[in-house]
Amino acid sequence: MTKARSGLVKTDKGQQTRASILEAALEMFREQGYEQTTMRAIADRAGVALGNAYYYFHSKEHLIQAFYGRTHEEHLKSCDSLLAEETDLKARLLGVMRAKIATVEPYHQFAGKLFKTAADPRSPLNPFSDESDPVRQESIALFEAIVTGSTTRVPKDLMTELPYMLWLYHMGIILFWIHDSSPLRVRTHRLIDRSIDILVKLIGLASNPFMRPLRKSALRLMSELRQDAAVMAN
Amino acid sequence: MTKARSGLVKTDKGQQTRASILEAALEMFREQGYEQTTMRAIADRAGVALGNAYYYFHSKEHLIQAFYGRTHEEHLKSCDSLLAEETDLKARLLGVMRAKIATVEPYHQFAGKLFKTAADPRSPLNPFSDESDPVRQESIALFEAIVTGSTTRVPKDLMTELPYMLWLYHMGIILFWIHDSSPLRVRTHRLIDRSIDILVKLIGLASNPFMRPLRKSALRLMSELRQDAAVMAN
DNA sequence: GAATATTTTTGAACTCGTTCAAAAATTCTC
DNA sequence: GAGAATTTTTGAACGAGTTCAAAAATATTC
Repeated sequence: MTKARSGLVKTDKGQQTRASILEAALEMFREQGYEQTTMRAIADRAGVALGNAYYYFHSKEHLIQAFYGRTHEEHLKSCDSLLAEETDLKARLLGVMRAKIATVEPYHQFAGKLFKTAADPRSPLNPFSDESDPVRQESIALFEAIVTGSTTRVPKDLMTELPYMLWLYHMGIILFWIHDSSPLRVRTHRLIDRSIDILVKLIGLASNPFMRPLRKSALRLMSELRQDAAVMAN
Repeated sequence: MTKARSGLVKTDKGQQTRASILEAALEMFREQGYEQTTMRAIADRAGVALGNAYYYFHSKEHLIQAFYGRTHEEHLKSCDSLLAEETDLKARLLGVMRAKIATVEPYHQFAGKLFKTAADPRSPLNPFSDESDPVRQESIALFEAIVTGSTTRVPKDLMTELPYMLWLYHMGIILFWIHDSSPLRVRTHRLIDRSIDILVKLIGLASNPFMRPLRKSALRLMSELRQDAAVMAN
């Protein structure tokens, strides 16, 4: 599952220690949130010394990245059957987005901090950063699969950018969800329902030959934006 | 200018102390960045004790808010003449956005941290929070003025949401700018040029009677989103 | 203008993330 | 299996944001 990055884990015992620190951290994050949980408490619960936690995780923020990868895996798993069976684009998008929220829900409180650090341009957790590249690529691939596996036909030029655009859209939803404190997250679900409806209509509209010029310039902007994002993240 | 919030400043002397702390802070932020600048150093330069800085600013983050208000004022000022003379919507938008970047440029490094803390749902700096409301309202009003002062006619229903949408757009540009490390911020300027071009075309498109149904549902979503944002920020 | 109330200022103390040199445990080499 | 090399673990120490009770300065009341 969670690979040991950095050449710091050479031993079975090491793996085990690392795992128990991560486990302790995620538990406590869930129970009392990110800020309330101190590194000392994590080390305590894991039964190691403070410094040991820093041997395996360079900083408290780095513990977040583990969480990131883990929920992504879970999300993928929970989308599997839907994507195999359903062929309607709208239904596929809806299903994937709902699954995403469900996966991530236990960490709602903690997610605020996640986003906070992720927003820092210099943070390795920044979704545009090199360190995040693997998860991001997988995530974009997921959105590509959503479209290609559907019955909806999309012009080729749009198709090259659409997955990335959907990924951005999905990030926007997450951002909204983070701020959403409504019971059962009804607001987020309503937003998902309505925005996907519009999104699908827009995809239809943009596919219209009549829209070609506007579509072209928007796509060019999009592609440049994407490149820029890549460069900026070093 | 910067009003003294909280009932903590009752005296002229108090005002003065507060101002010198803020001045010291902004100077040092500009010179060495946000993280490098310690509260102790700020207090030192302002010639007061550490605790005194906390008497006027609840936290280091709160110093950011002052910066926020200040640059907003500067931006308004530098837009004045343009908005009085120019009547073409595209030119007005371009001018305002370029002025925004220019105003904010001296703080580019520091802005990363600004955004970081602003992204936290529980931070008072969150652009959707109550504490940010005054600046946000003024900012949205600016975008309203851009449109109403132009020769472009916009359907009434769209007009009620357009200023907020433009404000959101402008936040997106700022986010890009924060991440932009290109020389002279050329990428950001290119993004502004291109996106405003598309934006104006989209406004034209959305104003087409043919687009009414889609426009209506998008606007309804937008208005709910805005209300939600208001509620979420407590 | 003395007594009282309020506002401002102080600095020591606390917390928590982080670092690091040294100790302990483990693995490798012969 | 002894000794060397490597990996893991420890805990004390440091830095910086923050808190707070008490002192100092200032304003108000009579």
